Amino acid sequence: MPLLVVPEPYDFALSTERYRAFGPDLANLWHGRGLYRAVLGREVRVTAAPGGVEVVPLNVGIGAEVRTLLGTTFDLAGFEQFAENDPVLARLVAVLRGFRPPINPDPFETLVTSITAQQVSLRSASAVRNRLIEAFGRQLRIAWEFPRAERLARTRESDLTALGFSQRKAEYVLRLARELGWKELHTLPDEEVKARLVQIRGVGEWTADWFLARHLARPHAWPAGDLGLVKAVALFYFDGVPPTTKEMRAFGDRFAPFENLAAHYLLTGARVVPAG
DNA sequence: TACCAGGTAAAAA
DNA sequence: TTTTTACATGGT
Repeated sequence: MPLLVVPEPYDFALSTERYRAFGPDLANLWHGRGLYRAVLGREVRVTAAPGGVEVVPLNVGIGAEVRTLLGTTFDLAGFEQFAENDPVLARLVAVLRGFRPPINPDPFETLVTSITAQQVSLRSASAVRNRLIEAFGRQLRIAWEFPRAERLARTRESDLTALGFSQRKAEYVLRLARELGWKELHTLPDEEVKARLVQIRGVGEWTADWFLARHLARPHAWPAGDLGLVKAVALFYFDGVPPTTKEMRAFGDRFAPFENLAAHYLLTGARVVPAG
């Protein structure tokens, strides 16, 4: 069996919950019991298996990509130990045992996904993004390959506004597709990555933070301005009263050096852990 | 029907 | 420097 070993504990279904929580994502599509996605240009199916996941097809290159995809670089054991000092996190790591945030291996997809999600509900963003994928992506057997920058670089703003993009966002995505300034950032430290990303029109601090968190898997990433994270922090720590952005930024420090994992556990916890 | 939803840039104060 | 405004769709 094409098994890919993932460090225990690992709960595949729980870890991929966000691909189902806001409607289907055609580029990361849950179908039957598995997640389907383009990896190195080929459609790959990932399903839960004892000791890790089953990956079909599987070769060395695909295996390495899927490991990244599954967030295996996160120090979950260290985080679980760290969480013992925080009653909220202690409960979350117990209830969400085996949750690893999935990583998006494609920087362009990560940025475009964030841009579509700016200011609107994730369901609305998902609907618009799926139309973009169907219009300019490549259909595989089950899922779709997310549109490449080179393809979108040849489109016009009106092509995107016809899909439900605002004129502003259509402009952002086309400039991003043509500039390619977002490539080769992975060697730089967090603050340098952010400084460069926010130079790109349409990329603010929130989008840059999610790029650090969900593409580069940086341990310290903490999207302080994220509305979902604000609500989760309010729910678990402030009796439902949302902290200000300044308070959110300071609050992230208590989770160092596990801000990214803490953010993901809080967000997922707010969705799947009963209040209390 | 309104109003809100995992922001951003540019204008106005 | 800080506050306000426009933005387009989907769900309730």
